[in-house]
Amino acid sequence: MAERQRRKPGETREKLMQAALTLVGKGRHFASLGIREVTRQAGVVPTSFYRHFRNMDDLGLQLVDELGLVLRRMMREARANGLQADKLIEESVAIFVAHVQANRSFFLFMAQGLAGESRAVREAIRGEMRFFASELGNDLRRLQLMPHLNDADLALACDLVVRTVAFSLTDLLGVSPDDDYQVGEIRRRTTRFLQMVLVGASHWQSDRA
Amino acid sequence: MAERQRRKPGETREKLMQAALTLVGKGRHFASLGIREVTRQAGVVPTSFYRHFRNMDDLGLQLVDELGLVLRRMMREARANGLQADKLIEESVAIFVAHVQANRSFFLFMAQGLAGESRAVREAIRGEMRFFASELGNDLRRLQLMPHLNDADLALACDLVVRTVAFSLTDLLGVSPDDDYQVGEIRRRTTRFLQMVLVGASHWQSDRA
DNA sequence: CACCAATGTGTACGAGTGTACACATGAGGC
DNA sequence: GCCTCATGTGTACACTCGTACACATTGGTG
Repeated sequence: MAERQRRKPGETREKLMQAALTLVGKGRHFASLGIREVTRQAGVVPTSFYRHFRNMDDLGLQLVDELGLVLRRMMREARANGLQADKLIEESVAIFVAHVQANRSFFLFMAQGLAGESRAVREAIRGEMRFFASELGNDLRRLQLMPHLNDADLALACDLVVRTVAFSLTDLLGVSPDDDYQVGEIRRRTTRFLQMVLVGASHWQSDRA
Repeated sequence: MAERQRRKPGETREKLMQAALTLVGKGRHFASLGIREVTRQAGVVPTSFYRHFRNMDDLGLQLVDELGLVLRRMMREARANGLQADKLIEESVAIFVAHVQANRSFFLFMAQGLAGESRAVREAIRGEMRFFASELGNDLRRLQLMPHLNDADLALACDLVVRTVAFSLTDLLGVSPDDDYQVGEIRRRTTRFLQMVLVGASHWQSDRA
């Protein structure tokens, strides 16, 4: 009974989500997309939309879920990388940039959703960022970096790191993906931002009254 | 000849811009607004729109200009405030929060525009942020804080500060303006972020190889 | 004073929009 | 082998959209 739900992989559903991402990738804002527009891009009749989504917000929410998968894959790759601290930031940023370039539409959607129209989508994206920050905190704990920070201050620093990266995301999405010079510049700048944040974190508390 | 341009203060023009902000304040995304919708909200006939703006993007650009005024007023107030360093961050954040609350729709528009549909609006907002960061740099130089940083690193730190504040903006806009507890929490959190960034900046370079 | 340009209004039209409804089809469970 | 139900299609309707056009008003300039 319940297993029939997923008998067929819902091809049209995928096509609709992909169509929305494609349109976003072409420079449209998710909030300005219409049902007909998305179904047209997907090569599907408008009424099919309702078989899978209640409205555009619903589609947005389901996109956030898939976005989570992309982020998790990125974290896994970053963790599989080297552990020496001096190059850690630089390499993590490089991995981040590479994933953004490879999933541009997804990240475009994420950047738009942060200040988007739907409260549910906004909060879902924020939830993904929180998860990301907490995983980062676990890693830093495990690697024994920042051992002088208590849990709250470590979480604070991780949150700041994630925010900084998220803002760099909007820089990255603002330049052409082929413009290697600009992309490199953003990568270097982001790296220095993170270094500065981590210098702050490592001198934290000892500096406070 | 040229002076006749501003013979009358363009009342309808103001009404249209205000109407767009009102709709944004009601939770709509700027990218999803239409000409008819805005004129309806302004109590004006649709064709009047074209007397003042070529399209919605044009209106957006002119809104960014006014946003600049709001930001400049905010900076002036912050500068008019006390200069003792220990409370400086805390008070500046408080002024920022107060201005956001007082001009919620404007800042909502700004947050949306950062990842918005129009490249021109995106870049105009980024330009405002750059200006803000450079003014901050001037102030820090003048106040002799961070004297050990060269110009490039000072600019880097200021950029990071502005980004952090801009991200807090989206936090602030996500909660009800009447929810004093949440607003206060964001204010405290932002303050600590900035403290951490400035601790990083003040230990910068001495830590680098 | 006459005039002109800027500004606002009313009407109109073709295209696009969300969604309701009835129908087709094909795969699983009985 | 039938029946059912999830999925996809076609048609239809009422509404909104952007924008073109002709017209009214009005304040400053010659």
